[in-house]
Amino acid sequence: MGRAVETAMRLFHARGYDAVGVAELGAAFGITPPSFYAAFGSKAGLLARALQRYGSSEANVFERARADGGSVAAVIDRTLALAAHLYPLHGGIAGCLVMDGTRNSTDPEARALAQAARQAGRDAIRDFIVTEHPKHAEALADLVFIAMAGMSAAARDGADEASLTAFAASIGRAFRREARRG
Amino acid sequence: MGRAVETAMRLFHARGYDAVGVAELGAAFGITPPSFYAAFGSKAGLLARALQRYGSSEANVFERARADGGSVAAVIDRTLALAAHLYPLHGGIAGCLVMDGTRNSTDPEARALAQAARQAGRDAIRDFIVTEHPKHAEALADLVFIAMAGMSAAARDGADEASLTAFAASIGRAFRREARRG
DNA sequence: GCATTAATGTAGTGATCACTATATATAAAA
DNA sequence: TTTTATATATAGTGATCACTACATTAATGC
Repeated sequence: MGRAVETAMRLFHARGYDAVGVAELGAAFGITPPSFYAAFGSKAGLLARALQRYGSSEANVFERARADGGSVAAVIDRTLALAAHLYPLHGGIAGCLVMDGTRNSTDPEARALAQAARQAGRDAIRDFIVTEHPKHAEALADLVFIAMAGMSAAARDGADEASLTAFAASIGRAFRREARRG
Repeated sequence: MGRAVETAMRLFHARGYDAVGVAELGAAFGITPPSFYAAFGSKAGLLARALQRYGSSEANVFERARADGGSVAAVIDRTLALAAHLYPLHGGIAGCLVMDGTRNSTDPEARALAQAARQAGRDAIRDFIVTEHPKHAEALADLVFIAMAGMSAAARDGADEASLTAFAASIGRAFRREARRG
């Protein structure tokens, strides 16, 4: 079952939530639709599990960067660098599942699940930044988070690691300068 | 017919290409499917027209900013500021049609059309930047374009004008600093 | 061995998808 | 008037969507 969630995570990530059907998911797991609904309740229920798995995987670049310690600026630098390394197309998968997995989905439940995951991710970054930069935490969190949204979108549109890494470095420098601003 | 293309442009922009069906488009124009196909050839044919219209509308923030003249940095500042003003949700429409209108679409033709429009937009920005900053034109174009992709995504996820304007200003300052870098 | 419960597959629910064959109505040409 | 050409609507193509009613099989309890 853990393998099934991981498979679903990859399929949703690669092609987007709406583009992957329940029949295809079941076939990938080796189960038929009734077993699918017994196990996950609904397609959105499986997405919830997949998003959870994603957040506790190496795809959570902020948590990985924070684990190595250092100043806020250093952690943000590593977060952006990890995203630039992870986001380009590898094995049919590009960008960030949380950022883009339900973009343009017709299912309100799926969109709400991803929105909640995004909110949690942004809040974690803001709560970390506020420890050193209490006055500018919101604006600095927006700088990082909107930049990462752009990196995810660009990666899904074919951007390579070199371009994203250069962009990440520019945003890292911008972060330090904005943090110094009165 | 011009009205029809504009209506389609708004629908594709608001909900994404795949989420708007041919039947709904026809109903919005007051025509039935056979007339739809006589007029546009295919759903993707209508998207091509809608993208063209979008590019020659006020939504083309770079062309609007360039029309007012000034230095490259000043034009980039205005481009980003216009995007920050235009992208937040208004009348059910948020972000940029070119950036996000075909995100996660299952139709390769639709994705290719939007990709071509993005490429044209990025090339226009790069060709403008190169006139003052020939050494860093590619990296600077990436900085602006990836930032705008992030603004579009953030707007579609509910970001307000104040947040996007603050982000745009930060990127504008980053642009000036990166342009000065050896 | 037999009865009961749980899990699974077959098949199908109605809905919507992009797209089209065909018939009808209208308008222009003879 | 009669013929020809154009435009439109009706209706339906097969496919796929998330989801489920039902039948069948497998496993359990006694």
